[in-house]
Amino acid sequence: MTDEARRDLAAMLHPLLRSLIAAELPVLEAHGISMWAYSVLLALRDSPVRTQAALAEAIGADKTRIISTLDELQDAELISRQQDPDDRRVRLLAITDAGRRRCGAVQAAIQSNEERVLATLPAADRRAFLRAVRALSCLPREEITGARG
Amino acid sequence: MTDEARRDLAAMLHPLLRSLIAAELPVLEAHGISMWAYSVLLALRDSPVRTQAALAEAIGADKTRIISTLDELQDAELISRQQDPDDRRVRLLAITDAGRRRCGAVQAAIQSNEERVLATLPAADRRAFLRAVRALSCLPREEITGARG
DNA sequence: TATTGTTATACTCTATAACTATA
DNA sequence: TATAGTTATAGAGTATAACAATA
Repeated sequence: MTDEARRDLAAMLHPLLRSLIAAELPVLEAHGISMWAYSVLLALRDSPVRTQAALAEAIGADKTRIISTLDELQDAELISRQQDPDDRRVRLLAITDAGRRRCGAVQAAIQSNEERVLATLPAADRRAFLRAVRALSCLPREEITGARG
Repeated sequence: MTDEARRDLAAMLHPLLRSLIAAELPVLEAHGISMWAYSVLLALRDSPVRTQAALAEAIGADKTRIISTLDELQDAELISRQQDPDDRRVRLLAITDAGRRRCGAVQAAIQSNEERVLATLPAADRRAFLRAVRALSCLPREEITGARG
């Protein structure tokens, strides 16, 4: 290998992610939503999904785990949730204007902090880092786990 | 800002780390140790610590959380754990030769898989990515959370 | 009978607080 | 009284399975 000896990638990413999450929590609390709720808003804003099951899969959660989150978001009128007339088993989900605003406000605050952290890197490394993270985070899980397929 | 609009860093790192951990689990199971045990072995190998409390802090765990792990590692003779004659409250911890071998075998397997994943990146991006991850993972948590201090 | 969403149950993890033995 | 290690308890989070409505 051309890279020098190194610690495990996962072992380095773990504390970094934990710190980034610790930075997010007060922001989320200030805006009155949970991490799961924020995750749901982002997913509904960026890539509309039809069913709750599809949404759960999109954010890597169990379908039973997001129900209370959806209840809260609906109560707060940050999402709409209507029975599909074409298939009355399905609840059609959509982010509302208020949800879009809330999501944007939270994201702006979170990204502002992340910019501050990323600013500690040299500009070229920062760009390459973000390129790499985007590329790696798009890989299907099986490609990372090396699952036979 | 000079970087184009982007998703949250944490939101991208989260599924990536989950997949990396999913890739580690079968390796750890094949070698008969848990994630916490591996974490302990790495810590004892790379930066010897004196007390259990210091070890716990080094790996970001609670001191009560690693005790069963230490019990298992000691039973498997992968670590030694002796009462300090100078302060009999303290248990002196050290990795054994067997522990070092086990740790090395696990790390080789994990890093081999990570190399395969990293190989999907252009060489220059890969190097910059690893530099950036090393730098960011070394930042003190307060610098990432922006805690007043 | 298969599927969507929901609820209920059990299980795992984690955090907190007590306890012991030393100092 | 303070500290290192341990154990016990309780709480949060998660997964599994059962359930109701609809297809």
